[in-house]
Amino acid sequence: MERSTRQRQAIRAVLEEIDRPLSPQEVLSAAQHKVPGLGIATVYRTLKGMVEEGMAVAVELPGNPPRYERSGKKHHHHFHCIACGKAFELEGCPGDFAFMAPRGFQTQGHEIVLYGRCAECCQRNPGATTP
Amino acid sequence: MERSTRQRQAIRAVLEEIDRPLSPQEVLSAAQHKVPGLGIATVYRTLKGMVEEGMAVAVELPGNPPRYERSGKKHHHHFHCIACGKAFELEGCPGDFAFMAPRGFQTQGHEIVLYGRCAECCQRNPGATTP
DNA sequence: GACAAAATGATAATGGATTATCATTATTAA
DNA sequence: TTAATAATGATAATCCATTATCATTTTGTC
Repeated sequence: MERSTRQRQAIRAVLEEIDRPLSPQEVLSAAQHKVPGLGIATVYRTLKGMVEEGMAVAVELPGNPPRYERSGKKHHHHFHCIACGKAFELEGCPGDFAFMAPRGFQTQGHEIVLYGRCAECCQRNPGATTP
Repeated sequence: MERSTRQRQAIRAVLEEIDRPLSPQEVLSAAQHKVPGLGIATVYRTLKGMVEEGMAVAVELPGNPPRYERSGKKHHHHFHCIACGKAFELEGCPGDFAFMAPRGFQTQGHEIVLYGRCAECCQRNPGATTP
C-alpha cells in the first residue's frame, strides 16, 4: 500500500514549489531542508513512483541525465544555464515545426532548448542581457 | 606522428558519406564494411581525435549519448526517429529564439529537435506523413 | 627490407547514474 | 498499543558508455 511519509511529502512539495526541472541531486538538497536525514535512494524511488503515477515527468536535456518537473503544465520548453547548470522553464512556444521535416517524415513533437546564462549568473558576471 | 591508416580513412569516409549524426556503434558498423576487423576502441579514438582537430562535432540529443557529424555544416537542427532511433539532419532554422528567454537571461544559442517517424519507418508502417 | 614508433583490437578498467539489498524505522488499520 | 508491512537510508551492485592497457600489427622513413 502507498504510505504517506515525511520523505515523500517533502519530495512532492519540492517539485510543487520549485518551478523548474530538478535533478535528483537538486531534489535531494531541497528536500533535505524539510527532512534532514533524507537519502538519495528515496529520492530516486519517489521520483520514479511519481512518474509512474503521472504526477511528474522526466525532462531530458541534451547531454544530461533526466531532471524532473511536476506534470500537467502546458506545452513549454527550457533554458539551460551554461554557467550554473540549472534548467529553467520557458513560457509558451513559437509554434509548430513540422514543416522543417523532410518529405515523407511524420513529425509528432518537438523540443527547444535555449542555452545561455540565467539572470543570477548574468548578475554575478555582468554582460549583455535580455532587456 | 599522425599516421593515415585504413581504419581512420574508413571512419572519416563514413562521416563524409553519411549525412546524419552517427553514434559510435553506427560508425563502427558502417566502417566495418570497408575495414572488416575494425574495433570499437579505434572508432572512439578516431572520433575523439576528429573532434579535437575540429573535423567532427558531437551532436547531443536528449536522453542519448553523443552522435557525431562532420563539422563545417551551416546552422541546422535534427530529427530523431522514435521508431528506428536514427537521427537526421534538418535544413535551415526558423530563426532566433532569444525572445523566449525570461527578462535578465542572456541567450547564446538554441537547439531544436523534432521527433517522429522517418520516411523509412513511415513506409514500413504507414500513416500520415509530411505531404 | 629493416627499424622505430604510432596505431590497432581485445578486453579489462573506469566513472557516473541508477537500482537492489537488507537491517532498521515508521505508518496504518485493527 | 500492537502487529503487519511498507518505506527508509546506507551502501553494495549494476548498467552502459567510454577509456586504459598492452601485446601485436602497421605505417612511414631510411
